[in-house]
Amino acid sequence: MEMGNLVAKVIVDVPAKDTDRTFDYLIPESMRPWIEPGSRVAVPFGKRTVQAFVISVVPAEEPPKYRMRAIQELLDLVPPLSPDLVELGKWISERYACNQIMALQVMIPTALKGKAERYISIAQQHEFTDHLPAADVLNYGSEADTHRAMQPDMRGEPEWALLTDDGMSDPAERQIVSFIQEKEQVPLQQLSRRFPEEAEIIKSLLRRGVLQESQVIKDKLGKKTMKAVDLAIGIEEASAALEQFSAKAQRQREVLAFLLERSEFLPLPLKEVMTSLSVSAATVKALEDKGYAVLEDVEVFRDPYRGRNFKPTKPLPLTEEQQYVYERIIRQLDTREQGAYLLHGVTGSGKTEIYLQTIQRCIEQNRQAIVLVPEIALTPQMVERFKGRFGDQVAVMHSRLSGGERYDEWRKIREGRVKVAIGARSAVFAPFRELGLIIMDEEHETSYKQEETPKYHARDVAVRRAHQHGAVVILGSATPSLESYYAARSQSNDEFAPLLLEMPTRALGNSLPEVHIMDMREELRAGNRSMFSRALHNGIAERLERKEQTVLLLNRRGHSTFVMCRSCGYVAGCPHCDISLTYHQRSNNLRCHYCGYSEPVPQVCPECGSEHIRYFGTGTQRVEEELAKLFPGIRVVRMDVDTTTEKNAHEKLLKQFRDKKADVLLGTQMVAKGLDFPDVTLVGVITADSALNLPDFRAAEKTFQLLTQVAGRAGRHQLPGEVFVQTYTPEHYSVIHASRHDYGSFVREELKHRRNLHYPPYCRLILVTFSHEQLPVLVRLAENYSATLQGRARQRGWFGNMDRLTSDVLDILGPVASPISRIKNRYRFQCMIKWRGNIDAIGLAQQVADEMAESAQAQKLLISLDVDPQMLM
DNA sequence: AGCACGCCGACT
DNA sequence: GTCGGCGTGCTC
Repeated sequence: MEMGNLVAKVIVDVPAKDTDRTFDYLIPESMRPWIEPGSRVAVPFGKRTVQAFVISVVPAEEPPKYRMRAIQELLDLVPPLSPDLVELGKWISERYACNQIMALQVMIPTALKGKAERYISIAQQHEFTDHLPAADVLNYGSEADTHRAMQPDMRGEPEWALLTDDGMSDPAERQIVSFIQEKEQVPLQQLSRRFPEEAEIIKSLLRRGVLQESQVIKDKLGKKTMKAVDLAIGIEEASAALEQFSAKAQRQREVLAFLLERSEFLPLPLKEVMTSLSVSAATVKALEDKGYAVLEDVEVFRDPYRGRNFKPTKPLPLTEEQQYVYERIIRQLDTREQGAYLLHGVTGSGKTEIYLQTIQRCIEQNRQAIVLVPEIALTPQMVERFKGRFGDQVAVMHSRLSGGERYDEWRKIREGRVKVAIGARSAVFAPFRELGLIIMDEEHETSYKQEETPKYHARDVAVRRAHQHGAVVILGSATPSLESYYAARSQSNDEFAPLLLEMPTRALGNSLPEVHIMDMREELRAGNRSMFSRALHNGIAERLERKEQTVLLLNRRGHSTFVMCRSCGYVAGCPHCDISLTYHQRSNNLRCHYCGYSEPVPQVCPECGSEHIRYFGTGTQRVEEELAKLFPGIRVVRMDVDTTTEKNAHEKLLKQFRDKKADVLLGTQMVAKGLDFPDVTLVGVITADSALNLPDFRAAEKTFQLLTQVAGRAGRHQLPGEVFVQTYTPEHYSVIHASRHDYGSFVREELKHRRNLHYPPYCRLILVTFSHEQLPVLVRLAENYSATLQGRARQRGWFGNMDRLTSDVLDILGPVASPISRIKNRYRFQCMIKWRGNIDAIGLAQQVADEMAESAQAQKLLISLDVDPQMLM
């Protein structure tokens, strides 16, 4: 027996609970120098070949406890993950209750998410005798045992060796074999397309060992695709087939009928078919095997990012305030020890210049920096500032990059060709080796929390990563989240608590704009039924006269367009989800953005037959119409989901406004962030309080943040600015404090509420969502979970009452129906866990969920945890 | 997630 | 009987 074998512990790319652990594989001699933690490899797993990540490399146990297979292939010469990212993945999986593979996968570009491709070739005799077993399995036991265990069909003399070409009786067999012989190796898909009727024969040839299958992991590069289903035969043919369909395959029949019904929309997304009919992918595949349907990859989306020239900029002289902050941060940077700062600076206080100069220092230390910005603020303006200062040392990770472009940017980082990465949430995983600085701009933004698994918060990941590297974190905001602010102020014994740095004045010395609150109830009483208060109306008129610019914000949550009948009030809803359908202009149809269901726009109301069907969207269109009526000739740039879906639309519209080709910029939330136009002297918020009535404990905070941000858009340069905020609740503290630019008072008042109602930052939350096809079963199981968890918590001595002043508390509320009570024909209930103290609440919540999923009665129950949820709706 | 195995209901 | 759909279990 050979000594000193090495074994790789890997996490395989199979996102299931059973496989969420390491599996051991032998490292072939030739790969030894290359395999390290973070390597991406292809391994045989059961009957398949799957992608896997190496977690660690250890000496083989002697004697071995079980049969072990070998790594098949090394997929990258440079590991896509570093050891610290592997460790970070483990942390994320525990912190956010997800599979390890999900946590690892989210760190690398999707271009590297390899899938096995299956090839068929002629079996070579010598491969049976030496190649296969030797490469695949290290023989701990007897050779015969291994053969039997590994290749049950290939043991002994291969049958085909007894056959000559002439010995093959079936002409189809000969045809297939010679087809493959010509090309040496044929993708399985291609083969079955060439011989659609001969699936059985191919299977038989494989079984008899004449043909052999190999699987190779192929990266998907470039294009983003999705699986779609199409009819493989003509419509008449399909209709005929439907008539005489085997009664046994009821599900497949349904799928075929569905495809016919929607033949004008073919190919249909596989997901849509699956959810619409509640069938599995296997059913569709069976239909494909029978030759009625085909599954194909359809390109979804592509958007090239073009290189541009950037004006070089030099460091600006710092104000005294900035200088203090700058020095404080670089002192920490120079210690090369982990540190965190909450930089609270009013809009226009010059936070970006602090970022730029601290990055400069970081680069001089030969370390790298990550800059995180909210996706919506990742505008050309922002990129330009960093590219201007650091040139081609900057990589940009933009959501609109195509897969290939994103991959290129990512490679620049991994290969050390750039020093700075700027991007949204996922840029926190930029694979730098020596991180010195992580900056998170607008740290209060909810988009830093990923809503899909893994549901991580980039802020917490950033702090954790900085800790690994001895790096500094800067959290910057004019309106810090209450969580961050509270942590900084209380300077609790939390070692990661940030230090508060304040910049209360604007860098250019101009004052913050004056904010006027307009009580819209009073307007109504005075007979003004327009959507503009008299003061805002006058303000716009003045700006037009003075050739200055105006920004108008329509604060409406939920930026989707739905269809409603004006006669009876019918709203087009998804038949599988408890939600209204969204109108899509491009395809002129209605879609459900939860399950992908789509249908054509109805011409008449399906309920009452009326023709008064109307689209209701963000309402910006109505504001635009009203403006045109009130100010003939006014030039308006409208920015909302309807006008920004096209490529680079964002950029074009903003350029139009900056070049003063428009008087008014009208839009939703997206106009509030980070924009900086010198001639904007008026900002109007048309409905300030539409978010206040939402059932979300952060409603006041969000309103305050939005109003403060948008007010900061006015008068940033020489010209003084003015802000009009229209509201129906002028007495609300979030409106009042925002109008006075008084963050401190707002926070004091808001913290009081949070403390009384037991909400963060005075506790932490875990949202547990249950889903099941049957409502009564769901309710019973959810109640069972709630009771079990509360019981376990008590056993551990964690109090169940938040009012108790003890530190270790876990309280579980609910279950109640989720705000969206049904998605994809599954009912949804949820529980809210509130907890605080030095307890493993996440671990326990996860453990109870796992136990329930295992119990037989809970078979089809799905439980999902959202740790520190942002969206409670 | 796949992919095999095995049970059980509709058909020649 | 047997074909094939659909539940159950396993993957170093």
